[in-house]
Amino acid sequence: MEASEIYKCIADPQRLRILNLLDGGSLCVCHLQTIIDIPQVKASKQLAIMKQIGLLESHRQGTWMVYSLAQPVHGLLRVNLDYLLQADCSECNQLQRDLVARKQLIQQITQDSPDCPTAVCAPQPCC
Amino acid sequence: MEASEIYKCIADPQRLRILNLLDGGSLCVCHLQTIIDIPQVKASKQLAIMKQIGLLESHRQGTWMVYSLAQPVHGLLRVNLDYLLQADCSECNQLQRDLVARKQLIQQITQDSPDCPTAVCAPQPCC
DNA sequence: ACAGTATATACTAAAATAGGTATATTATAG
DNA sequence: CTATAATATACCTATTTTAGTATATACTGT
Repeated sequence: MEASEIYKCIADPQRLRILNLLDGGSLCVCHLQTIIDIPQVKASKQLAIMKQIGLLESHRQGTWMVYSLAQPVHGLLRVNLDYLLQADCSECNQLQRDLVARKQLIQQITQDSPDCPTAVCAPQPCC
Repeated sequence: MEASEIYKCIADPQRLRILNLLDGGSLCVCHLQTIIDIPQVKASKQLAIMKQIGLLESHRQGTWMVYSLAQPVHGLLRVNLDYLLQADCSECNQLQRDLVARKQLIQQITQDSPDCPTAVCAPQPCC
């Protein structure tokens, strides 16, 4: 995986937000759509781009596709996610807000649908 | 300066090489051309892009334009240059080779033209 | 087999980026 | 004032990236 490929990914604010969200644990496409507020087709395409270069992995869970960061997380991505989360800039603040939104969404899912598949929000079991 | 602007800069291998070279000290356009082996117009354009968003500064020294990293170096850039220099990937190795080439070029200039302006290769005085 | 949900892909139009040639600008040397 | 060197800009073309609509696929429940 070339450094420039990774940079091209995180140079797009939406892709960066996705990577940051998945760094908090796996999510399915619909969760990402909800939190980032993008149309389904766009989420799906961005995910495909990052999966293609090997940053993401996915597995099917019923009708859902659960995406996660490919392990181990590439050092260059690790360094940047860590930096941005502790930095103070408009894009950085967005990443922090996204993690809060992620937490809330997971809580909500846990309450509303106690029957939803276990692996969806691993490693933080949500339902 | 937005994070995504910085990422767009370093997502281009040539721009990344320029930033890395300038991190070693100021250089004029012709030096960058020589080391990276790109046409003048391209070097000039890449530099203009990075100057525009505030990553670079420049000052004139006779007919030469001397470029340097804007100080203080943006934390996000700092983190990435540091990471790439100690990492092992094809692009990272190129950055290391560039620094060697830079050193050699500066030595050569020092020998060949002892009358060339002092500030050109600051902070490592070359001539 | 059928309907519904979640996701992916194909296709197309629009926008942004890159690359090259020619020309302009700025400064120096004579 | 002229010629030359270094650099910047304008302009055009080619390529890549983005965005949207429509359609296809995969799975589930009935």
